This record gives sequence, C-alpha cells and structure tokens, in this order.
Amino acid sequence: MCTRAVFYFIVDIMNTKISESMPKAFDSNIKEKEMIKIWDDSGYFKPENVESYLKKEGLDIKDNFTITLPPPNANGDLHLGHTCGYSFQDLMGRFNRMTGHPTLLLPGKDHAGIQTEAVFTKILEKQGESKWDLGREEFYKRCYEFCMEKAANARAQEKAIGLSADFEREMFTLDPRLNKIVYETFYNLFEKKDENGRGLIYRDKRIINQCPYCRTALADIDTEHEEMRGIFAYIIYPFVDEADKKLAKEKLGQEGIVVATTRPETMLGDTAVAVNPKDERYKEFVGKKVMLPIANREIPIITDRKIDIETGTGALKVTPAHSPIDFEIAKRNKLEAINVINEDGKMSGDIPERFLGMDTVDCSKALVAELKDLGLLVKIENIKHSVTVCERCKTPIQPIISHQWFLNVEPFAKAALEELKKGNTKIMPAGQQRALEFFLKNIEPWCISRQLWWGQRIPVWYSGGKKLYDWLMDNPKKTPADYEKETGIKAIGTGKIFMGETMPTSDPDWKGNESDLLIEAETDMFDTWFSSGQWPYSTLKALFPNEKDFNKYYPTQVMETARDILFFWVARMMMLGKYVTGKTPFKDVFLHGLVFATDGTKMSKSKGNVVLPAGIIEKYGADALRLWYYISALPGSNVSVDEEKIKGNRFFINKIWNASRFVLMNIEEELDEVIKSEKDIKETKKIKEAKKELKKISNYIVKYQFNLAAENIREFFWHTYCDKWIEETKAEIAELKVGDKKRIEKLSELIYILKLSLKIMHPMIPFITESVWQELKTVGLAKGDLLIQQIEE
RNA sequence: GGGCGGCUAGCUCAGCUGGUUAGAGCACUACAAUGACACUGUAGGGGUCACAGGUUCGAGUCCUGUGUCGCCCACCA
Repeated sequence: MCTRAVFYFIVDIMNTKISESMPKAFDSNIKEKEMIKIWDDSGYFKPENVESYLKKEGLDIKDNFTITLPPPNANGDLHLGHTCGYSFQDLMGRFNRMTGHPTLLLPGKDHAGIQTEAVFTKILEKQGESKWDLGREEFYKRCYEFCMEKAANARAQEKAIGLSADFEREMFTLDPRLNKIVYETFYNLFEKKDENGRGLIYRDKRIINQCPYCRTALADIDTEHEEMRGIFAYIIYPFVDEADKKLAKEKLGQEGIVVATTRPETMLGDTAVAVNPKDERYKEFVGKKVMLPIANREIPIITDRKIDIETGTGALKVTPAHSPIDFEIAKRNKLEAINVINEDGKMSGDIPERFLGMDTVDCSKALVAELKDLGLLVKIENIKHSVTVCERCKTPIQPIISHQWFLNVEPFAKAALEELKKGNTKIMPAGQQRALEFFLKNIEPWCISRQLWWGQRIPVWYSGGKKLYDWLMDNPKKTPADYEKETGIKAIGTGKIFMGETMPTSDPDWKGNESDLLIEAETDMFDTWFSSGQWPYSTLKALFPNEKDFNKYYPTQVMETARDILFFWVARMMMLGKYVTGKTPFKDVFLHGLVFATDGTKMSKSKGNVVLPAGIIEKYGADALRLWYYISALPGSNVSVDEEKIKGNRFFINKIWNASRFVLMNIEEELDEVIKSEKDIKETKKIKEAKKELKKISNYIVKYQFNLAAENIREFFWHTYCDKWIEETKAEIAELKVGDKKRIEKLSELIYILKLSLKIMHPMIPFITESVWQELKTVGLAKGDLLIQQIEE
C-alpha cells in the first residue's frame, strides 16, 4: 500500500505539466473560443491558402469544393435550424479541405424583404415610431443599420458552431456588387422574348394575392391555407324576364337562381352566374339574364366545364376581380372584371355609396342583412373552410386584379426539369425530388414585384408615369392622345419605359417641351427570392469577375438546406442558375431534417417553446450539438430537440479528451523515443483494423450517410479504442519499465491510432479534435493545425 | 382531390444496392471503490420489424393491397 502511494505520488509530479494543460473535464466554453482563434489565424478558411498549402507539401490539388451557404435572414438570432445547416455544410467543407480540395464555404446574409420590413416595422412601433413618419429613405437607412447589426450577431453564432467559412468574403443580398448582377439579369430577361413575342419578364394585369396588412402583392407560394370558420350564404338572383321568373318558380322553387358563396361582399363585382353545361337543372336557363341584387345590374347565366355540379347549388356567382377561379372563367368567357375591393382590403369602386370604404367582413354582414330584408336570402350555413392567408402575418389574402411585374417561369422550369432528369442535379431524399418535379411541371407565372420599401428597387422608369404605361397596356391599340381624351389626364410622356439604376434625363421620342416631361420611378421592390434565387452565381460572379476564376468555383458541388425552402429557394436557384449561366448551380442537394421543439411542434415565439443554439452550445458544447444533428436530423425526417441525447454526445466528447489525456500522461517522460518510433511505425493488427474502420467512416461521409459516420466513429473510438485497446495496452505495459522498447512501441501505436482518429473525426467534431491536436503539437507529437491535415485515402 | 413520408426494444430512432442469432442512445437490472474518464467500466433483460398477400433458396429491406399518423401541394365557390 505504502509503496503504491509513493509510486503514484511520483507519477503525479511527473504528470504535472499535462494535468495543468489538460484538466479532467473538457471545458468546451474555453477551448472552443481558443480554437476559433487558431482557425481564424491559420487562414485556411480561404481556398487559395489551402491550395498553396497543398502545393508546398507536394500534394495533389484536386478540384475546388464550393458551397454558397444559405444566407440566414439578417433580422434576428440564429435558430437551431440554421446551426443544423451549418453543421452539415461545415462537415462537408472540412472533409473536402482535408482531402485535397481547395474549399470555399461562402457565407452570406439575406435582406429578406417582406419579413425584415415586418420585423423592423414592429420594432419601430415598439419605440413609438412609425415607418410612415420616417418615410422611405430614412426607413431604408435605419433598416440597413439594423440588418448590419443583426448580421454581426449572426456571424458570431456561425463561428460558435464551428463554421469554417471565408468570413472576409461574406455577402449581403443588398451588396452593390450583387445588385448589379441582379439588375443585369432583370434587363436581360426583359429583353429576351418567348415564342409569343413577350419578354420573359413583363408587366401584366392579372389576379394576384394581395395582403391587406402588408399592403403588397404576393406570389402564390408566399401564401398558406388555414382552416377557418366561415359562412356559406345561399342568395337568390332573380331573373329579369317575367317568363323566366315563372319557369324558375316552377322548376327551381324560386323566381331566380340560387348561388352559394362564402364571401357575399364580392357579389357587388359579379359579372355572371356560371353552371356546368351538363347540369340538367339549369339547362333551359343558360343565356338568360338575372338581376344582380343591390348592385342592380343585369348579368348572364353562362356555362363552364370547371363548375362542380355537387358543390353548393351548382350555380357559381362569377367575380372575376376577386377570385382566381372566376378570373379564369371570365377569361374563357370574355367577361368583364369589376374591382370592388382595393389594396387595403376595403370596399371600393363602382358600388353603392353606403358600402364604400367598408371592411370586407362588415360589408358581408351588411349585405346579408339587406338581402334578408329583400327576401333574397335562402339560408346561411356555418362552415369550416380553408382560407388563403399571408405566409408572414396570417392575414387572409384578398385576390385582386393588379398591375405587377411577372417572370414567365415556364421555360426556366423546363430547363430545370431537364437537369433533374439528366441527373445533373440530384435531390436527397429522393422523395423530395419527385415533389420538386411536380412543382416545376405545374408552375404559374411568378409575381416578382412587391409594394415594399425594403429591398432592391425594380430598376424601371416610366415616361409619362406608371399610370399611362399601364393604361396603354390595358388598351393595346391606343395612344397617349387617346389616354388624354378618355381619362382627362394630360399625358406628359410617351408611355415608354427605360431600364437602369439611374433616372434617364430625357426621352428621345418625346416631342413636347423637355421641361414638361415626366419620368417616374418604379417604386416596387423585387421579391426577395428574385435576388436570393441567383445566389450561387451572383455571389461567385461578384467575387470572381474573371471568367477563369469563376469557373473554378461555379457550378458548386452541393446545396445543403432545409426541406421547407425547396420550392421557395432551391427551385428558383435551379431555374435562374441554369438559364443565366447555362449550368445547373449545384450537383447535389442535401435537405436536412426539420428541427422542432421538444414537444414535436414548430418552434415559435408565441408558443414560448423556442430553444436557441447559443444556450445549447454553452451547456453541452458545439461538438455535442453537431453530433446530434448528424445522427438525428436525417434528410426527410423531422426531429425534436432532445437534450438527453445532446448530453450523451457531450459524454463522448469528454471521453475523447480523457483518452488523449491518458496517452499523453503516460508518454511524457519518453517522448523523444515515441516521436522517433512513430515515424517508421509498423502496420500492427490494431493499426490495420483502425485504418479499415476509419476508411469506412470516410466512405459514409462521401456518400452523405452522415448518421452512419457519426454513429460508427462513436462506436469505434469509445468501445474499441478506449474500452478494448487502451485497456489492453494498460495491462501490457503495466509491468514494463519506463523506456522499455516494447512499452514505447505500444504507446506509439496508441498515439498513431489516436491521430488517425482525430483526423477523421475532425470534420464532425472540430473543437475537441483540434484541442487535442494542439496538445499533441505542444509536446512535439503533431505538426501544424488539424483543420488542414490531409486524410489518407 | 393529388403527391410524399413514418409505423422496428419502455421512450427516441438507426438499419446503404435483400444474406449469418435485428442494432444504437436513453431508461431498466446486477456487479465493479475509482490513478485517463463516474461526463466510468463489465455483464444482462427487453422486439411475431403496423397488418394481409406476393416475388425469392432467403424479406425489416423488393412488389401489391389495407389500416393508421404526419407533412406538402391544390381554384370546391
């Protein structure tokens, strides 16, 4: 007993150095910050430096590896979904950097038009300010500052998860260099005509989704459907002719035709009643006229194949201006569209004065009351139905007819589909590829203009004003002179448009007085996805304007993002990327699982179930969180935050630390011999097996099977290296004297395998592995920084 | 209405192109007094792989159908 105690006392003294720099528990909070500094200083987040390193070492330089990282919205904190993406992107980036590829992970921030405008407007309101008081310019300036501040915050969090991105090259979607490229795309697509002679980008008047709260037009994809309670009102539209009335009374039980609607207020804009041509009930009434109650307008009964005989009464009131289906029916039947709801969701237009300015719901109630008094209301049913709402603020959408800018996505979608079919771009999981194909096959024109203040202004100028241009578009064969005659407004311009960032000083076709000429700026902004949809080539073109350099980075290898923006973003990047550059922007698309709250529901501030990555990292360390993503957030899955599992991973991280600590503590006093012996190490049985296992891990990484890579490395390192090999070695060297040749061999073997393992683990868990590597470096057992070490293949 | 995915141990989930007694983490049981680590080690219990057919020498894995839960898309007024 006594001798034992003395022995360990001596060991303690000898190990003081190690014990000091390597405490029993791995302190992730301290070490992670140190490693971030080491990596920053190393310069290896830059592909050029990786390339010169490889050259210097006389190693093969393989193809560049590039990911243009999905830019998070620069208006808040990063959530667990963002850090999930970064974990996967960084794993791929680090692995490629360590296997001979000059690697660029290009970070960015998204101005996120409508969302940021909403967020910042709310912040202003809280401070007692209003965006309307600030005005456009001041609002833009303040919002820009706000985004820059938030971007810095996000950047710090990106570093905290270990992201090895080239931060000096970070891009903001409103960067002037990017704006230039986005504008060029716009000009080119405006000039390019489709087979009907129309520009691929064009201004059009059609039915769009108007959010009355955000006061802007939205693309179809920017809307959601929500189950809401509503009414289904059955209203009688009496026939005009007495004979028809009589016949109707006989056949239909009323002196009119009964229509059923969930939105009675739209009846003021009705221009027909449509029935199915095969509907026997209404056959003899087709072509007859009914009197639209309250509005007192005569409208015809028409037929349309799309009408469902079973729904409601089988007779549909047609409001072309405020219903997408009705808009289509009107087009087919050449019906007039009457606008009765304006951009703010209020009743307007040519309607009885008492309804003007009313909210649609109030108007609906008022109309129902009047119809009841007139005896024209059959009944009201209370129903639940799905209502289209704004994706941002959940306000019900008002379909209205409006002049907007559109992109004819059809040729783009065709090109993107082709790339998918050829396998030039592959989506993982495969099920999502079919979803994307379906989406691309059924795509509608994309409304790219938004009535916002935050974003890129559509670079268009109207000679004579926007109103004149739109009027001429609606009246194709007419002239500005006709415009003056018919509207009574003077036409002070030619009705032409000019493209460009700066205002044109003159219009060569303008015959009038130069000083009279009105040139009006387009005030609409681009949909935020119009710029982010160009992300891979816009960022790389901006950074590498020289074509030779650009081709080194583009097309990129992988797009790694979340499933929920497959249509919003991935589809747009594929369409625009292929069309503009001729090449699909990425070979593989890896869609990680969605991260949900502990209870399996979506995280939201209002529910109070938001878990932020910063808290998890502080508690368990970034490596533990990363490992959890790799094992849990598989493509196609939904994953709920599970702290127990993250905690379990932290135990593993600590295990790596202590195994390394053990090896280092034991070899301190015979270091030189170990270093010497390690140089011409024999391929022992353990080394052979380790190499086989580690090769398996890198194969998993190459095949995107990150869960298997993470699970297997954990299994190997913990249960083979630690539990078996270290324990065996312990027993083997127990009786050997310090400096014994066999002892040195055994310890060298352990160190050798440890280093191999650290390399292969580094892409997944960079902090612990680099921390250990740095310890090895200080005693001379390793050279350089781990992040640039090359994995043998 | 269309499409996609899940259903495997008490819980959360792995299981690539079909191949020996189906795995992990957590939880559970018993043991180990602790000099790398208790954020530990050793051993163990626990599963008719949703159901029904089929293909095959062989199916958790492939095919067909059913049930069930969930997600996405869609113009039922």
